[in-house]
Amino acid sequence: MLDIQYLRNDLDAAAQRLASRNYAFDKASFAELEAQRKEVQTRTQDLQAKRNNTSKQIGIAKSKGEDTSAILAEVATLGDELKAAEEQLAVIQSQMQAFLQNIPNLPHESVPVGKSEADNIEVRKWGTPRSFDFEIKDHTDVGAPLGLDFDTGAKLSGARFTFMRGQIAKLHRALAQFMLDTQTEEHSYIECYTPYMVNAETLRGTGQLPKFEEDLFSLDHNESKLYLIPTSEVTLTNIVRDEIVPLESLPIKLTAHTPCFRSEAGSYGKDTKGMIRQHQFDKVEMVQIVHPEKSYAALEEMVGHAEAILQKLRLPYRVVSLCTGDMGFGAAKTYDLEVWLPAQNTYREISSVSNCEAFQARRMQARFRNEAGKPELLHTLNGSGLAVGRTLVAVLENYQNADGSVTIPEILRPYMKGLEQLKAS
RNA sequence: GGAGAGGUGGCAGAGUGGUUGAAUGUACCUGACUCGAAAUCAGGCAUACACGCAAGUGUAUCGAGGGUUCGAAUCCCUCCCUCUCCGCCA
Repeated sequence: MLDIQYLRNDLDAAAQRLASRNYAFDKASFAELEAQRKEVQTRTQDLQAKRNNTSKQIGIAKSKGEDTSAILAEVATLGDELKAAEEQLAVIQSQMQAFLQNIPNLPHESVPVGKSEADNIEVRKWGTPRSFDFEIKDHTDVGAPLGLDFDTGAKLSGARFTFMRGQIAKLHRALAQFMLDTQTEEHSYIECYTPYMVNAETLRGTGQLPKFEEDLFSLDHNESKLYLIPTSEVTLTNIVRDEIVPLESLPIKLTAHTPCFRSEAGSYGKDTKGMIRQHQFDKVEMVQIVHPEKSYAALEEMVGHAEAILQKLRLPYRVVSLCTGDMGFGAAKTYDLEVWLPAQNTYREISSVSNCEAFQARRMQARFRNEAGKPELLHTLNGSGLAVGRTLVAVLENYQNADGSVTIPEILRPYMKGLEQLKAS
């Protein structure tokens, strides 16, 4: 959510910055709503003040044993008028709230301006794609003999679900363990275990609701509705919702390995083959909750924490700075890490690291007590470190051998009881 | 699932319709005393929002929402959460 004061004071600048990310800010509606709000709120508060004042006088008069019928007659009509004003104000405020909740974050000035993915800027590349002296297979063909089974996934649940058995299931687990160990032991994140189902309030906090309900899976349980988390950014970030944390506790660095559930509405026909785009996938997430002045330093640091995983796995990748048109709803700046997939002969997203500045914090009312002792909004950042399923894809494709086996990256071998290769049994 | 108890400021804890945003204690901040500290004394100490150039004024908030009333922390209804006991259960 944006700062409404900023919108009031600098409407044109805000609209212009939002236009760069393909968001058409409706200035006329906002101005109209704001004018109504001002009039009705002022009137409501005046009426409330009058009521409070009168009631107080009745109290005083009664305690003195005086007659109050004159004052009572005077306020007889006040009630209806006040009630009408309050109701009108509530309607306007919820309209304003809905309006604000649907505005995306302002892009940071360093973000390249662009319309789509094609305008993203490559920041750096790491590693050299391996050259193969045999006909390479994609991960579905490499994985099938090793226990990667989409047919069974489809039988149990439908399209976009995977079933893994044997060594490949174990490799998947090894990847997650390795990532979690690296983020906790080398980058000092605190390991967390979080709920996989959350309420609507939590999703509003990080910005998935109200705008992106169709991307989520939900469950009806008795009277209450819960949603499956689309990422543990949701649970890790919301721990500070409605909190004022002490300055000394910053930065808060959290990580968790959780499944993520996404309906992938609107991506029909995209990546239908294989496990690139699934309804359920595992991810190791990093979240930092920081002092506003430190958030851009933290962003760079977190990109490094995600890169460390790919480097240790010796997987070639590139770092991309997303342009204004390609960034997610809550992000002020985002870097994507794209891993080399030889079968697709291209780099594919495997991690996304974003600084949301105060966008989520304002929705969550997540604050810290600043140097002056005053509450101030925090900045929140999140990033994948990494998406486990896609990392498995990258390992299968990059480490495949002519005989159909897959070499296990050295860093993972301790997690595989020293096993060096995956082979069909 | 059944029975009961409870949710008030950072914490503890008063408050069952009227000058209550809320006693008191504690924590914290400032000042006095002191060489300094402790103790003691005095004062301060919630958040959000609106109007205003500002000083300031006002509004809202006692788990959440609704109701009764001129007036609700206090009465009524619904919901949420926590705790205790019983049952079931990984």
